[in-house]
Amino acid sequence: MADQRYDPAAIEAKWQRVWADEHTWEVSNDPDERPKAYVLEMLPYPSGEPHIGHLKTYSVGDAVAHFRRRNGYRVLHPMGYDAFGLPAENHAIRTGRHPRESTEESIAEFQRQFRRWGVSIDWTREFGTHEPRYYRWTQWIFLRLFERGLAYRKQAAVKWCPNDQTVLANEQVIDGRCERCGALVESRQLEQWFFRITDYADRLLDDMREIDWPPHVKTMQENWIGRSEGAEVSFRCEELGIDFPVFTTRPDTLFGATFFVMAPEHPDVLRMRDTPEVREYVNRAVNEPAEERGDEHKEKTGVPLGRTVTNPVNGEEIPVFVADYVLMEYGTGAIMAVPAHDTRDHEFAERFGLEIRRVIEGGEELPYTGDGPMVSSGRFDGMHNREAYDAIVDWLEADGKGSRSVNYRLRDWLLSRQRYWGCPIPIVHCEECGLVPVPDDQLPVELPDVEDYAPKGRSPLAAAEDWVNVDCPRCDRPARRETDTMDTFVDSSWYFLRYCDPDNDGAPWDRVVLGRWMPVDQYIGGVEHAILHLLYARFFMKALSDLDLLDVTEPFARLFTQGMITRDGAKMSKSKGNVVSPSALVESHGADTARSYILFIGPPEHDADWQDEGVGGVHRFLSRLWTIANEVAPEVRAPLSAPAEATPLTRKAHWAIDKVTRDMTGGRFSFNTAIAAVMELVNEIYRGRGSESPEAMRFGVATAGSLIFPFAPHLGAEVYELMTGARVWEEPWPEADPAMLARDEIELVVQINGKVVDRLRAAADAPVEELEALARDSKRVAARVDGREIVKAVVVPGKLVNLVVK
RNA sequence: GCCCGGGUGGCCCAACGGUAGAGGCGGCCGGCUUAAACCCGGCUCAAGUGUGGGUUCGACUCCCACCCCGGGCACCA
Repeated sequence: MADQRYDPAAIEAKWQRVWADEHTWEVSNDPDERPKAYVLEMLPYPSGEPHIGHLKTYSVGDAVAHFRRRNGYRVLHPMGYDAFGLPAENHAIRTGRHPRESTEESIAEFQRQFRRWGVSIDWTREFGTHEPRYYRWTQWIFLRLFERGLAYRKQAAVKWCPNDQTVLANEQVIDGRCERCGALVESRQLEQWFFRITDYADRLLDDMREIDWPPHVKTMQENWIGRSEGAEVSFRCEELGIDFPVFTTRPDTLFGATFFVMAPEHPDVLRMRDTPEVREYVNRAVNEPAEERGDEHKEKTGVPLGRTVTNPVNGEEIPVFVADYVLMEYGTGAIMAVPAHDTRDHEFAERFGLEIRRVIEGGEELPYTGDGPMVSSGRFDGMHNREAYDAIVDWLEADGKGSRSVNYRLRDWLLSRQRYWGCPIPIVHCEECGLVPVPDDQLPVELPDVEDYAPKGRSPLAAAEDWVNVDCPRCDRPARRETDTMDTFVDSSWYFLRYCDPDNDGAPWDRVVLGRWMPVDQYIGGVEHAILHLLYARFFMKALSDLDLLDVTEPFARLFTQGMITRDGAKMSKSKGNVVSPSALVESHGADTARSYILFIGPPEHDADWQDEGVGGVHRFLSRLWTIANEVAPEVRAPLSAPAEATPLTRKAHWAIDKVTRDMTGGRFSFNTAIAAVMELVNEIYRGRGSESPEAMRFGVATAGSLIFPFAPHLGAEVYELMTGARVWEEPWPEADPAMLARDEIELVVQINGKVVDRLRAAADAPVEELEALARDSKRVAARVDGREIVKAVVVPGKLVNLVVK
């Protein structure tokens, strides 16, 4: 036995069979004494085969799941697939294969590999979001939101990807480009479906207090929501009799407003002045790609409209311009310009030779955006601007010229897509009745097969005549189905609810069952979803709880965001040829090595650079554990009990238990140092060969197996079985004996002025005076002190003595 | 520009304000071997923690300023 080699493939197959045959990781929804823990990794988009990032996600998640189980929790750890989406559809366009075929092929491959990795999943709860049994309920939820006006249609300037031929949500536009394909995004006026996420802006902000998420993710969401407080103030154009409200965060600078600017898209621009020059400017601005328009370094442009509006605080007539640095989507689409105290307005004023009037003192140069006393502001002169802020708003409110107001950067979520491979929107357009929801008992509205997936600016579904033409559910007259499909982020905004009750045919979930599992206790995934998915899912929970459909308002109580795995310092990509394939790695070294290495590489929340040589080190470590386990395996396997005798090995084992436990407790994910601790234990086991008793060896090896189990479950199970005959996952997590952690004797470090000069042996419980005396008596100290005076001694019991010498 | 992370031996990475070095890689020596690889044992090695200040008996750790790398946001009034 002992001269055989560590054969991960055989060991891993053995235990995977046991777990599958015995349904080890399945949990029931019945009430249970144990506390629950819902551990979830972000659901994968199945395309081709899993990549190294998936391996990392599931290695982290599975370690958490195993650790929780052995600490007495009833753990829900399910799996599914985010199966709708553009890549499968684009593939279909190229090859003519139905996206369902290629998607399900990928799902089969993902499932095969996840099983091969030995991830402890309850597979009975698995589904893909493209399956009618799932998206039936996505549609059902859509209809509930529709009924409450939280899903609605409106005409708006929307982001259009000319390459994918579909609209995009704001969140899917990065630097003016399509998040998916990188094409420059255009602006189009279209009627589209939206979710009213802006109604929830404040709650999305406030409720972040309740959740344990990395601060930077919270900050990113805060920035995205972009709440700003200010005032809405009306400027009136007397000539035309139009009031123009503007939003400002700086009502204290109202007296410094020397001109007024409207966005090119503002509906009243041509009413103000309709000339070829204005028309041309507006057209050019509207058609400019978002990336160029949004470039703040671009020189300011604009056209005077030859009209004035009245500044309500001082009655001044100020000139009006149209300029593209003002955005229609934010605030009211028009601004008061205060060039002395706003950098953008200042730039514009310089360019057009407009008056720049300082109204707040401070700073050497203009524009000055800081605080200070007010000047040139009528009766507010001399007041500090922070006070003037409120005084001016109060005054405007009293006069009916303005009011306090809050604006958000967040826009409503545009959810319709002019694409095929997505969840159909369950609405019928009837000329008589308007928008008519498909009755619940006719759900799901199944995605029909079509001949041609190619996008043509309208959904490919529009060509499915038999499907599109229906009778209106309300009046029975001929009507047409909605042909847009939903953004796939809708699918992933509630999938974690369905895992709780996946086979429910009468409802998306049973509320009582949901209450037994939700919220997700530990959510794990990439930081790239910090805004999109995580914000949308939070919105869904709040909306659904407002509809009295569930009892949670935050889906993910604790979030862990993992860092990226790079190679040669660069993101892995096929074009760079630096891709590490998990399947090849598992093939060559086994799943335990692959999983352990990816956790050992560094703190999992950080990015880490892949080193091929490092894999060998971890494999060697696991191999050494297996080898020694076979060497010391007892003839008769008996339950494990900790030897009472303190030896170097038994002490080390208890130390490792303590270290690994601390590294995984209290939200810590220090798997790298936990694995290093088990490595130390294994090294100690090898050192103990010949000197340690068989019982100490058995305890050391069994402990190593037990501790490595969350990271290398197959080997952990194997080693533990060899030592004890028992199943390690049924064993409680080990507890370190404090007595074994304590030392009788310590090394006392002696410092002079903070520098180490000697190391002495001392009793661990020696009193402070004795330690100080020991230090003073040291020969090395005497040599260093050399007659100088010891003015002070700082004693840290059990550690060191620092003598301060002058 | 603003906001987050991060800079420690040749490399990846550890260190409640208390001995800078746990673990791994790489390297070296020895054992095993006809030999090499694997494996086992040992070891060395080196840097003083990005820079400059400060607080402290004592700073990788706390504070200030700055540099470099990575990420996020950014014409949002």
